[in-house]
Amino acid sequence: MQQFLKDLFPELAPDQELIEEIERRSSVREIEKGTTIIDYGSYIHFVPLVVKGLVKVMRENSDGKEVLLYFLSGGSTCAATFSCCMVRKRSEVKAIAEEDTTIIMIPLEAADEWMGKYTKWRNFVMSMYDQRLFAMIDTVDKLAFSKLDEKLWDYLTERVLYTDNHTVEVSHQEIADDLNASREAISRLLKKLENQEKIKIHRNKIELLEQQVT
Amino acid sequence: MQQFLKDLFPELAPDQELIEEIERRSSVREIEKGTTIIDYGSYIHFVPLVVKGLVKVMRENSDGKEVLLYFLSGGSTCAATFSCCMVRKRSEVKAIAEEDTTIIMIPLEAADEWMGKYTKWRNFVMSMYDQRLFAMIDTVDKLAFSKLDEKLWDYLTERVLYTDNHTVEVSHQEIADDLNASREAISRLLKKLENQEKIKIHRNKIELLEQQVT
DNA sequence: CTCATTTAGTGATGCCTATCACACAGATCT
DNA sequence: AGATCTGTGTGATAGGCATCACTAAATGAG
Repeated sequence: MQQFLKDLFPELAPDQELIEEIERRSSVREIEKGTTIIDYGSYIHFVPLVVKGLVKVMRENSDGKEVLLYFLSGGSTCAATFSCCMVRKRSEVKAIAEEDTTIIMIPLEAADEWMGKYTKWRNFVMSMYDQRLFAMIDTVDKLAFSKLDEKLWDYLTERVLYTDNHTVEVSHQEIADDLNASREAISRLLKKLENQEKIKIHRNKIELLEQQVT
Repeated sequence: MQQFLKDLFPELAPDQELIEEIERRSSVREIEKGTTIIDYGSYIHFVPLVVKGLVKVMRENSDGKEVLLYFLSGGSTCAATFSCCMVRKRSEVKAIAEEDTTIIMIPLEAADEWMGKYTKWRNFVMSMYDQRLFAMIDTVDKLAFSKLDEKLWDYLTERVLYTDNHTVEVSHQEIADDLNASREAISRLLKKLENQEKIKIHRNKIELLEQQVT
């Protein structure tokens, strides 16, 4: 586990004492694709660091519709969750494993205590907030300016990064939900991408063609 | 100034030593409406706490278009700026005073030093990040689901909170820019709101009618 | 007071996408 | 093999908003 940590969270690595403390006090959890890791309204007793896989973080708005906020992949953690922990409030977001995922679970008390004790930890947490903030800015940017076809292509290329065979396993409906669009529109645009030979459509599965993955 | 601080930042108030330290090491700056407080690419040597007024924070995307991120009013600070300070990077955002504004400027070194020294300060900074993150989530939500008329109404009601005479001083073009819409569309929708007797349109000025400000 | 500049109002046109309404095909079950 | 789902393909329709092309007020500068 020390190697995990050092590879994925290089900011923490220099502080051997911290690394050992993390190892001593946290546990590793393997999560199967599709599992809900955190749900709305639940209390959270641990800070999750994503080691491997892909986690989708989203939020339900007042009308009950869900907005995709961002994806978390290896080497990152969810700032929104972190803040929930810190102020002991219920989660405002939902996190789902979109691929088989491994996380390190750090008990709340430890995460809290380390804030005062380890500068490296504090900076790590700050930089995670920072990264999420900028991920959100990107999301805003896309929503504000991109048309659906562009959003779709971005979505596919981002997701394919976290699979091994250039293939994203989703239905058109799921994509539509993530992009706040209608299934029909997604289907039609996918067909267009297929005609452009950028992707191959299979049932429940989109394959990005080689030359495009550069 | 101690009173300012205690009123606007109640989280900090209990720590008298911190309050005194802030007073000793920071300065107050009065900013005229329209002034650019922070610009893209500039280095920032102080953390600004907004005491009074309204500050618009935005970002330029790769195509040179600007996205409105959020407004800051009394009692808040800009997380994006804060993180710029902390890692000594150039600003990725631009901040403009939309009303006459007063800020407390805290030197970078002090803000940094206090992170280790004062729990209250640390929690304050964390909660500011948290608040900005959720402001961004709201922005995303509106972009994803609201139609232009709703966005416009939200925009007006939010902005009118920070003026005294139920009047927002903006041109249709400015609103259009902030909402990523066309001026014509904004003009037409404003006219509709005027017909519904929710607002009164003046040149460079929108007046929200009494009964609506509840 | 006039002319130039900003700011606003209005119609016409067209694109994008939501929505409705089905047809169809692969998967799964019985 | 037939019946039932679930995921897709397709056309028709309609609404929202961008864009273009002007006109018309309001303001400011000389």
